[in-house]
Amino acid sequence: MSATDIDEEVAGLLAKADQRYTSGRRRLVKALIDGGRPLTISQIGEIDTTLPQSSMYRNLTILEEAGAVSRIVTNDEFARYELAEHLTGHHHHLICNSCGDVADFSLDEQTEKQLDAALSAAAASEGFTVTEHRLDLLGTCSACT
Amino acid sequence: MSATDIDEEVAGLLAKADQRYTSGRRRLVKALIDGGRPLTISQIGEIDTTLPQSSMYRNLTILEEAGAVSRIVTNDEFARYELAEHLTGHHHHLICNSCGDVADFSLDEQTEKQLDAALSAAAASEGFTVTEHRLDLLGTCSACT
DNA sequence: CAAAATAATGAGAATGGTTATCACCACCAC
DNA sequence: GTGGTGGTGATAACCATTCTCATTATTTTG
Repeated sequence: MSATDIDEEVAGLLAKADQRYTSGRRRLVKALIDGGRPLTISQIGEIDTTLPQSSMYRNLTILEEAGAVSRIVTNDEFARYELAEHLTGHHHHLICNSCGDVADFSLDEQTEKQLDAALSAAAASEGFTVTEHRLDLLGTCSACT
Repeated sequence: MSATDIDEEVAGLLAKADQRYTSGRRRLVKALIDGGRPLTISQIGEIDTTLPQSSMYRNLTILEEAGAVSRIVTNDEFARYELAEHLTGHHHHLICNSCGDVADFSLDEQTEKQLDAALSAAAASEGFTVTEHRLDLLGTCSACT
């Protein structure tokens, strides 16, 4: 999905949520596209130095409620934000224990499908209804090796 | 692993870390065993009402550093604590979007093995060294259905 | 068995990421 | 343009967690 497509998609999601797609929100989305991985508030602030912190927090929450962004909590003290999966495709996270940074990766479709089947079965036997799964790998990223 | 075995194991881990296995720490471990799932500070406080909050935080940190407990962050604002995997066995989490509570579940060994292979391969191609994986299912628990 | 040394405790203060507040500004409708 | 509604951003407030420190418990030493 191209940056333009994402922009349009986000515009639609915000419209559906009765929210405007203001210039601040556009810059926020652009920063998330440019980052290409889950970013902390301060990382977003480094990419676009004109965004005030309080507006970042407020607008990320609004974008999340509109379904355009998802909030990710790992182990360190900062939350991270990335574009929602239906804009970027289903993927998982590589979490570096050394620098804390998070990168995306995907499994091939077959593995993903098998996994989904096994998960639904396991969850069903506990009376749990699955809406989503989340898979993270912890270890050391290439930059920290 | 029985409660007594766990207790002994924890005792050994604390000894190795030059820490005492005091009565407060024993009660903390007992509460985690009794809970049988990842617990927030306030849930632990409900199970054992004699534990002061500041001591819970301090001792859970010490138990975590000793490798007896692991700290889990989901989506809500509270961290959760459970016994480390080598005391309870490898498992995953069912996270309820409605009540926030977390339960444990396991995959059969074969699925787990296949998954591990697929994950290592995917991570290696990104230059990432995996030490651990984490798999959570989000949805609705039986109590909230 | 003291008595000194060392570690643990727990109540309260401090920290810091995040959220709420509010005066001001921007944009759309009529 | 004028009124109204929604957005902005600096700042204050919030609250889970961490830190502090005087007190208490435990271990070590003489």
